[in-house]
Amino acid sequence: MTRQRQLIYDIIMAEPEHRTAEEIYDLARAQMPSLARGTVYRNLGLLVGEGQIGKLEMPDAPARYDRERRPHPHLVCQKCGKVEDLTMPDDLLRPFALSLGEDITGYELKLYHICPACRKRA
Amino acid sequence: MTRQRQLIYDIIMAEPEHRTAEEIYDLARAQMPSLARGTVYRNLGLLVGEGQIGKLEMPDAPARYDRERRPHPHLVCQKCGKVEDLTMPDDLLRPFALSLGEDITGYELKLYHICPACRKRA
DNA sequence: AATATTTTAGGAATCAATCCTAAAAGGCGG
DNA sequence: CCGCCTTTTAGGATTGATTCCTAAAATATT
Repeated sequence: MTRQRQLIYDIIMAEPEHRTAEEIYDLARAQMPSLARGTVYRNLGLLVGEGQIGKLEMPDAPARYDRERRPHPHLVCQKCGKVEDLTMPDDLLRPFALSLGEDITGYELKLYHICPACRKRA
Repeated sequence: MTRQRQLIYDIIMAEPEHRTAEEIYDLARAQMPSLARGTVYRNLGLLVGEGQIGKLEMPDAPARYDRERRPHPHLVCQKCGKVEDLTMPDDLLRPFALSLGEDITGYELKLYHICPACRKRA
């Protein structure tokens, strides 16, 4: 594990925020100004591939990264894109997935709302 | 509604396939060779905005468009990206959404698998 | 038909993400 | 610590989906 990679990993693990690659790049460069954008993207990809972190594709917005790697639903603000982790009621989807008679390899559940901050702002 | 827009709309409504903008562009150009790519994207955006069609963001792949506009889950092949509509068991998510005590404005549920065609190919 | 409005074609521009290459950093046996 | 081999990086070019721009064309209005 290189210094660059450790730094990127630490930034993600430090807080529950679901940051974009660009945000991570900015935060990392505050500590390591020579860090290249490509290095951030490559290491994020590697970490996701190893299952160390999670990746969240966002509609019409850059992907966000998640320190919690177990699959879980997300609550997404439609205005500002802010993401919160949700706890899935025990196996809500399992029976549904099984009923399909298919090998479901994973799922992705997003619930959309307008977050309190954006609601106030409006 | 212009000829261009009608054509794009008809292509989406003609089949249950969830096509990408590029696929729609190609299909449309077979009938109207002067059609511009930008026109396809703009009209797709307008149709989505009006709620006439649905848009499905795909991980690491171009968005796909859906003639079924009521919210419903999707079964997505992780290899080829092919998408099928699923029927949600009556209100599976409603109690969960309500339990959040938030105004949930929408949801998105994708189940991933490897489609039969890709499984055979492997 | 003349004028005002909207939409289009075509191509340039944007933006997230990936790829390329030479240089730098890490191993590692000795 | 030293040379050799492999991996990773910096920096910038490139890609690919999508958006934006502008003059011309289509459409609607009068």
